[in-house]
Amino acid sequence: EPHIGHLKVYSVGDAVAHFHRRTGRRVLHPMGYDAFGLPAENHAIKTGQHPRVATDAAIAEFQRQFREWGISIDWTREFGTHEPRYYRWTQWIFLQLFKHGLAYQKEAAVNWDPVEETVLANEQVVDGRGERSGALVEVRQLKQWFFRITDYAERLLADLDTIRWPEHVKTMQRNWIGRSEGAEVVFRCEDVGIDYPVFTTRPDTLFGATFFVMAPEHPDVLRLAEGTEHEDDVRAYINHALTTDKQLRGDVDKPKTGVPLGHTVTNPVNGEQLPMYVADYVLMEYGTGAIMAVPAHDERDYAFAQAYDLPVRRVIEGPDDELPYMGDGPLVNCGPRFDGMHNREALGEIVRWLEREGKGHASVNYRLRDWLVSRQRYWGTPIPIIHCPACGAVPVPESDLPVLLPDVEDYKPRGRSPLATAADWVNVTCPSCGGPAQRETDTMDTFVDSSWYFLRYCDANNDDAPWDPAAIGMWMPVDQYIGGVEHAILHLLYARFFTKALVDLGHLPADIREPFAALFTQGMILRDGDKMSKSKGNVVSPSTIVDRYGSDTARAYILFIGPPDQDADWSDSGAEGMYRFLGRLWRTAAEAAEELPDDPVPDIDAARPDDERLLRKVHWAIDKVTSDMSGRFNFNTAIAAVMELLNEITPAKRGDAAPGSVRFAIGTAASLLFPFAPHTAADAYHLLTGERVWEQPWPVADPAFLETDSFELVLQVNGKVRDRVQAPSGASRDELLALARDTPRMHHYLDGHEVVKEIVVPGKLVNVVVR
RNA sequence: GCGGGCGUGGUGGAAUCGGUAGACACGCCGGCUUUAGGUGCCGGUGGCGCAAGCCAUGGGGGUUCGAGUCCCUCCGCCCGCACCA
Repeated sequence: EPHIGHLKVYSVGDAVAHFHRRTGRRVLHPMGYDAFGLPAENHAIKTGQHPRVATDAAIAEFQRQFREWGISIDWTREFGTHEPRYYRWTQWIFLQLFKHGLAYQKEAAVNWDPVEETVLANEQVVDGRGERSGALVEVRQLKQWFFRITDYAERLLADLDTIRWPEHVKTMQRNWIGRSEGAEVVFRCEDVGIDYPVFTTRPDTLFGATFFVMAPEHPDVLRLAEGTEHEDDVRAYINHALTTDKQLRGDVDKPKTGVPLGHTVTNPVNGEQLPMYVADYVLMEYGTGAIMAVPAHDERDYAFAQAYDLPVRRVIEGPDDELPYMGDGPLVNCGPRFDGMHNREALGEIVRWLEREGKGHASVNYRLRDWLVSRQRYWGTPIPIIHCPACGAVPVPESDLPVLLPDVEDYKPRGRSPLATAADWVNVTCPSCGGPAQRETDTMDTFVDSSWYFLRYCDANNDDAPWDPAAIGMWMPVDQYIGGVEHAILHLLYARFFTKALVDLGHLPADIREPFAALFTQGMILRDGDKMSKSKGNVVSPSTIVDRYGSDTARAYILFIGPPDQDADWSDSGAEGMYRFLGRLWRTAAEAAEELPDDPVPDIDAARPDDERLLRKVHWAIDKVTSDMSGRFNFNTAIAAVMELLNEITPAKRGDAAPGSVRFAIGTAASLLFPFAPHTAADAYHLLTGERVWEQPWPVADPAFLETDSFELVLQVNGKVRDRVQAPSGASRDELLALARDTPRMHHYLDGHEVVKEIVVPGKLVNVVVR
């Protein structure tokens, strides 16, 4: 069911869409449903009902409420990602990536729930425990499908500079990609004759390395220990490390543990033999899964050295004797060649020396890992691959797409995908050799579905291709993307990767680099300063609000409550204030339509004072709302401007203004309010003019009414406001000074004092500095 | 620990380029309409002070004729990442 966050995001989006339409742009404002995934699947496991039933019911409810809210969607382009006409092309994209080596299979550590006997998706692991069983999740090695997003790490990082996104989202993506510059350095184990490269950001500390550590998952660890006195210890340590839940193992404050491997490696810079260890503070996923340990200049290595009584050798001088020391300084204990050299300078020198000696090279490492896309789950897009004993992984021919999701009896995963039970579906002939073969039974991560839907919107009903490149060329990139910050990393990174990969493969126009030229992340609606949640019992649903106040009040209030990128507290009395305002606007329009003759609007030269004052306010409001909507999302101040305008239209304020002026003012107020409260505004406008406001161009402010022939001059003495006086707009500096010095109040403050300085800000103020 | 953001009346917020702090709204107070309540309409509302005036944008300091806005420093809150070598 839609929640209040949906109401907010579509209130923002619809305001933007309406505004741009009426300024003459063609606007594509689509709607779709990211329908595969866990909610419908869990419902199916519980009830035995096909997930399609729950999904369709949810979609129907969304559609009902979207129509009730009156958001201006192009419904001809609507789709759900679970429909074969859509996922056919998700599969097609998978095949393109597969063909070019961007989709591949490899053994990987995945989350295993020992109670449910099933693999879990990452999002089902909460605080290291299985979502439903509550059991500590283990790590298992299984063959999985990946997308090679790491190939795009550099471009995903660099192109962030080309898009208009909130800085904090860009920062989160930069941190997630995690680029580190350093060097790969080779440490050789002479006992077994194998070179072990390590990645380090600190090659300047190479001379301080006193031991060498490998991750428990490192494939060579057991082999190295075999036949040594440490074999049993190592085996036990690995078992323990692999069965400890990830959360616990990753705790920074956990004491360092590890066991020796019974071998040494050679430090390439000085030939020293460094003892080898296995320790769980080294991660297999980052770098090479092995590190050189420099306890004098790294906190973790230092803690490990302390725990196991290993030598600590300082190689960078610091202000005191304290270790570990992470700062900069001149090298010591590094031999005559480097001693005394500043460590930042030595860093490059040592890398160049390693390169000459063939013992290492400059290197860049990323935190980003390849995207694991296979899920042992039912409710997702089937992976279009056939496994043949003779030919290996064979792509399903494009002409056979879509690979339809088969019906099964039991939706619960039992260590393998529920699809594996659909024998008729699984067993096929190999498209390559014609021999017996089996379908891939994993489905795709739902983030795959949502990584290209914006492309499909451009050509949603194309049955022959995922899209016509001409349609993509016309609409892409998305001019304005709107969503929650919770998508800052996963979805927004995956979509960028897809777009770049599809351009590279020639399926998208070459000049497209990014999917979303501008991004807006809206803040949450809170209740009493808290997130709304069922457990707190403080949820306000859109349907409750809309039933009570109507959709215009709900939409306009959510936009009026504050800047839309900030979190905001829902207030019933605040919403009532918006309800009163909309009612006042409508009644004012209805009364004017009935009582005031439809006279022409007076010209600026012919306008009487009351007309002029009212018309100036109208054009001020047009100017204010237009600038608040142009490139900015200042809906709150835009709506406030319309409120100010309506306050000027009250009988007491408008005085003797002509009927034509009053009608024009009310009609303009309705026209300006239309993007935020479309039903009320359109009806008010129609009552008054007989026209459809959405067919009217956006109002344009008349400069003649924006310029004023006088202004309020602020008079300051020593920076404090002491008086105000009307001054002619074009007045010179001297004229303004003369005005400033001659008011009774200014005389009071100036007489008898020595004037030190006079500052004049034309059109604004005069500040007289006295002693 | 690293990175990002925020702090203004009783409340949500406004102040777009260093130039009138508090627009607009909620709430509250008073009045009119009403048998009454609600609705509607009108007026008031940062604090202190009889007033002149003074004080006020998390605290302290600085730059400037002038600081909510720029700089330094401290405090508090929120978000993201975190044994990433």
